[in-house]
Amino acid sequence: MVTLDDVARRAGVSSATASRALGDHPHVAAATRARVREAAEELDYVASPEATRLAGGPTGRVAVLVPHPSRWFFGELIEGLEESLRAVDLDLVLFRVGGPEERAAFFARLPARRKVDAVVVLAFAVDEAEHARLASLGVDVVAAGGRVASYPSVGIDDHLAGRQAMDHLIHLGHRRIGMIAVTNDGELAPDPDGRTSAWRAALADAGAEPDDDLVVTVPWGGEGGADGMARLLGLRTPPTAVLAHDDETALGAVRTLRRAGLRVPEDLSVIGIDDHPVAALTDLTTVAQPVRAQGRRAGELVAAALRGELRERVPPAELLPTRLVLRGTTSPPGAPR
Amino acid sequence: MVTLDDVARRAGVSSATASRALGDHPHVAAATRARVREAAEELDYVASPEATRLAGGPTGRVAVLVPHPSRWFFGELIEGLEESLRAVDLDLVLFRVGGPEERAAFFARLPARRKVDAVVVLAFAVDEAEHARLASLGVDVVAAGGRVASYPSVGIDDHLAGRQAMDHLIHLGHRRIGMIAVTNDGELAPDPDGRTSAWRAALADAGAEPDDDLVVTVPWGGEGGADGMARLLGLRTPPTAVLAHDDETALGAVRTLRRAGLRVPEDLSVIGIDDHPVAALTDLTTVAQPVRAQGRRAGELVAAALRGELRERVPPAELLPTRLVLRGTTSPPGAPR
DNA sequence: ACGTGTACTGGAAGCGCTTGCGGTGGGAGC
DNA sequence: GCTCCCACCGCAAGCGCTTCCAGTACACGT
Repeated sequence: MVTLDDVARRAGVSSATASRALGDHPHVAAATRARVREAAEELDYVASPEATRLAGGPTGRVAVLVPHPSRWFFGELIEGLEESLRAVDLDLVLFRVGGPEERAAFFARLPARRKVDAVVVLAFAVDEAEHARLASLGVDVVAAGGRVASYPSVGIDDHLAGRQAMDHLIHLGHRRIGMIAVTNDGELAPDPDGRTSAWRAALADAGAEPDDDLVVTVPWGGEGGADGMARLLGLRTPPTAVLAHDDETALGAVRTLRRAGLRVPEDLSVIGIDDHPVAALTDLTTVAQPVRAQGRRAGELVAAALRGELRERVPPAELLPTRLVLRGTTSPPGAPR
Repeated sequence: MVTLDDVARRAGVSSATASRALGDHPHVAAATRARVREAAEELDYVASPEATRLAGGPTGRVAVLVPHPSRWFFGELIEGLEESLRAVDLDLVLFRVGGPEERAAFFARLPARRKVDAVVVLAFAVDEAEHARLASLGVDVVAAGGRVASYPSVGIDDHLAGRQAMDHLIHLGHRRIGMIAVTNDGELAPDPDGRTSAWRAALADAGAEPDDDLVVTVPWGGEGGADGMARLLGLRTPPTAVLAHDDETALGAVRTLRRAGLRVPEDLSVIGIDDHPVAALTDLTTVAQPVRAQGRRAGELVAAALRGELRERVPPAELLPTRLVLRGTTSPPGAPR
């Protein structure tokens, strides 16, 4: 195994100088730095992260807390994050904090303790106690995919996204619009009110009285969406259009409609949020959000935090733009069959 | 920060003894061991992983090489893997090796060097040169989601899965069956011939001449599937059923059919492989494979390898069972409309 | 020509843990 | 009762790096 001493020897300097040269410290002659760099290159040197860390350096690792790696949304986030972390030579260590038990286990044991320089929280709300535990790690924390007050974060404006979807439906002429909201592992989404409040506000602005019977809350996922739609169909006066919390939920809703013999969008319009790849395949109208970009940006925030640039104050949440994507699951109410 | 010395002092022994006591080494009196344990407990002691490793222990980390974290298949694999690695207290470090450049970059720089105890390769074929580079890491390697000869691996029998799908179509009475094969980043899937060879074998066994015009190869994904289907529809005699490499490809095929005004399954049957969650939402007939279990099992293999149990010989590839899932996109050919 | 900086560089002390080696004491064997 | 053994335990040497504290060598200013 090639060590720093090997590099130093080859460059004809002490290991102290070699360390400084490689670490971009000041007070190292440019020529020396170059020589050391070259030696390191030639020997294919890689610092031992353990030794570096033991001696007081950073670990070069960042922990990513993700509820459900297998879901598209998180996968995209992870992919973007890895991309920008890799660019600054940081390794991504994954920690699943899915169900309540796993989550509790993580915060109780803090397996990331003493192992990372920063933590990225993906799309879940951190409560008071958890916030304290995270703080006990003594590292920077960044949130992505959902706002968490008190941390630098990247996300979308959920209210605006919901509003874009609602305004589209309202513009088409719908006034009796249903909303399928979701819970995650029994918890509300990070921005619990965002999309639902958009539903309410849009209706109010259109002069329609928001009818709370039209809001159903289901567990996240296609089956939940299917269920939610069934509940809406069971109302005395079902809606003529439905805003689903996300595309997968929307797809579930569409399945229920089809099974009930109803046509989409002729009999009932459905719109989702996300622009999941299957939305394009199933011709689902939706509001697109740039998920991978959120991940990428979060990685950049981590890098900035590690450079100490975010030390002064928590910067305001960064909100990336969303946009309506018109496809085939929405049309004016009572459209000709 | 509480160190081993603190624990030792409190227990009234030397740090050497404390280390041995905590590490379950022999030659430590039971009473002493208990006293040290208690002291550690009281002080809420956690060994510094860096120091432990520096002093000769393992890193407690495993690298996972994944082409596309955002795709369902890989996400599931990662989720299962994380689960079983966490169980044995191993951390998962993610490395993306998506496109050709990223992949080349990874193998050229080997960012995982000196950082992990083992490497897990997710669903991609490792060529000769890459195999050599991986070997230069000097760590155990395990493959999941696709067989890579020369490494312990977990996966499914692609030929069998394809065969299950084909046999279903043939049993329904189809004889002119199309196949949509895929490439990944320009490369063939890990088991390039598995599913396609099943198509060929099944037809031959059914006494139907496999017509190579009926096999189209497209880039992975829904759009690829849509495209492939279009090509099949352009044949002088289109197939009456289609086997898609996977569910997402199948969904793309279905979209093309719908847009062409054809009904599924009345006019044309479609079957996929995977049992992706959207398959249930879109009523797609498919062959289910246990993806998360593959990830979990891969984690167990890693643990076994680290215990030195796989040192002797590479165990044969483990193949997990697949099963046909009947839904609404397949029916006998020329079924009554 | 001499003092005073300034810019680099080297020596050496750890960081917290594991482990080889040597030392100690009490029990078994005679 | 006296070896001899062996179970236990402590000492100290690292593991590979960072960084404080000096030390060296010039370049200036006067």
